[in-house]
Amino acid sequence: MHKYRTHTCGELRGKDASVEVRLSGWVFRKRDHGSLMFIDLRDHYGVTQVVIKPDREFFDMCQRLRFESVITVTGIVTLRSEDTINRDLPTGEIELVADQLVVDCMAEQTPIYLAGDQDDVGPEDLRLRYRFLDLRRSKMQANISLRSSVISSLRKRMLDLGFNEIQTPILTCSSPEGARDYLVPSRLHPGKFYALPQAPQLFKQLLMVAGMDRYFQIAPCFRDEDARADRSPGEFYQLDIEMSFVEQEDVLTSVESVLGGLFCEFAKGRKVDELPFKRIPYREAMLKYGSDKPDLRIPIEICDVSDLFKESKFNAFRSVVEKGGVVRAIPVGKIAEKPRSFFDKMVEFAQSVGSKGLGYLIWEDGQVKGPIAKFLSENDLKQLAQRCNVGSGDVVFFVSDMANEANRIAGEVRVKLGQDLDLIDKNVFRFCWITDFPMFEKDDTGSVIFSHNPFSMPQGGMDALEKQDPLSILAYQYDVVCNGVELSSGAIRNHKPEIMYKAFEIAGYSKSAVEEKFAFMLNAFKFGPPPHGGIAPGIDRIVMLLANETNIREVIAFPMNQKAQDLMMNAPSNVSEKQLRELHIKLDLPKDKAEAGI
RNA sequence: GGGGGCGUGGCGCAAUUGGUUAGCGCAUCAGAUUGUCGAUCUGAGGGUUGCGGGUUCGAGCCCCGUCGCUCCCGCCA
Repeated sequence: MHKYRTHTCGELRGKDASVEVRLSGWVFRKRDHGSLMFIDLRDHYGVTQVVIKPDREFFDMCQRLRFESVITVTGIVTLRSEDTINRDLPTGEIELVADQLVVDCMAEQTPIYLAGDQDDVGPEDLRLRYRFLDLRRSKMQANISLRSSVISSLRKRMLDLGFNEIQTPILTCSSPEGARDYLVPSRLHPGKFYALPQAPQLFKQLLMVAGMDRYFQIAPCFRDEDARADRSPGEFYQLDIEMSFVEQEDVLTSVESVLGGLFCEFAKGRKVDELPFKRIPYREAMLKYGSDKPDLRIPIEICDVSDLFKESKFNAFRSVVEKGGVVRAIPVGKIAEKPRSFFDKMVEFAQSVGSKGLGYLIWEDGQVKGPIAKFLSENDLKQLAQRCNVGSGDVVFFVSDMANEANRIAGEVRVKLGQDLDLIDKNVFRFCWITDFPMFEKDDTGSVIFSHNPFSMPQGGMDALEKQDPLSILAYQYDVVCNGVELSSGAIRNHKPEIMYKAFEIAGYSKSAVEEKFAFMLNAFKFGPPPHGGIAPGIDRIVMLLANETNIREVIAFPMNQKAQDLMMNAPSNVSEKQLRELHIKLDLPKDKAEAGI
């Protein structure tokens, strides 16, 4: 017999009864009855109950066995009597009656408690410091396994579509635009630095120039930017994709088939939107949902009612409209009977996210009530009801501000209503594409800048850049969104140098500045680049959605904390004087950061 | 860089809002217990309330500073 297990802790069933087996695993739980003891033995695959009878010489020793110790038990698989079957356990029909028991490794008391409720976890820094223990929890085992399966499925789906998986460099050069780079000093070239790629963007475009036609990679990306609950600091993985000779619709169709198929595969009973996913132009999304990553599970659509207030007696809104602002209406069905406190709370919420106020009207018993009702004529109310498609029992909330602010606030109120009224179906994955992002926008000082990706192809090409108002030009740029989570951004790339120069000129860059900054790209584009485009869905976020987690660290085996520290490995850390000398690096830290102990 | 929240035995929490010796559950240790399944019962040990200062007769609680964690804004082409 093998020294360790012959079976896993999750596989024995009634049909295995009276077979001699050997199981290895961790002491998960222990129930000591003095002259009879039960040990729940756990491994990656499950839990099996081990019975220790009083006549065994290792009985006393088992009483001293600590949780999370590793043991190997040999014995006969035994059917449990009808009244002792555990229906909650896949192996609950049987138990292993121990004949031999070897303690492979006794564990000390663990700093985090694993035998309790799986949702009752300790503080996150402690979990991260002892991640190897935290990962033993069944939920984490499931999440990390799910991640493995998702990556494997994505890889298969991409290969089936004829994409080539190609590795691109990890040590590359610093890129002038975008996020902060992580720099790596070069020993052979003192004073020079590599940078870790923020994304393989340039390489994948160069692969298209190289004629590789369809590329993908499960690509690590490195950005020295601050974290969020759904954004891991430092590093993350994306399904990096680029395709040649495509129009926008070709990319959308390919990617939605991969994502749609993937989500169906791992949906576990949840519904997934059918293909094709809804396409929503950016401007429409900002109006209807107040966001470029709308959660379409919330059945509320914002509408514009600025014109109806332009003539009204409600000065607060009318004056905003006269100054060029807007009024947005947020209609919600069948909540007229909510108590006053509900409406007060919504007003308070709107103010907390920066609104001056939140108006509302309640259609009830043939009347229209609410704080702003008295300012509106019979005709105003009739038109509002028609525009918002509301009737008796319904409520409409109003936000008024300059367009961008009003959109944002209305969007936040929409989401808050969805949450508080429990309108979000947790058992559905609702996708959409946001398309037609604006190419340019104005910054705070009024200058025209790129609003998203400077390397996207402007819709209308050179003609649009030369003749249109820059702010009206759209880009072939798209995001895919699921349940309010932005999974990915992509674009048809600008592969024509002359259009690049022109686009950068509009954003305030001289020709020489563009040449200096993007020489490598312009150089490659001199030699016949194919038209191409791509996208890069975030793997961590996909797994997060499928695992029904709201924190991205729950689907990463060894994540860093919000301050980009690895609490377990203690990274980043000081390095030795010798290492620095070899690299010709001298530290010059500000006083408050200058700790001794290199 | 800015804002909010949190910090009390190994872990999770409490302390009637400034008042006796800082409690409870889990874990740990000892004892009891032959069908449990997050076993149960009895008992014991374990605390500089993150750190420093201040106010007060008296501070876990109030004030100032500082450190740590977390969420958000900025940032993430």
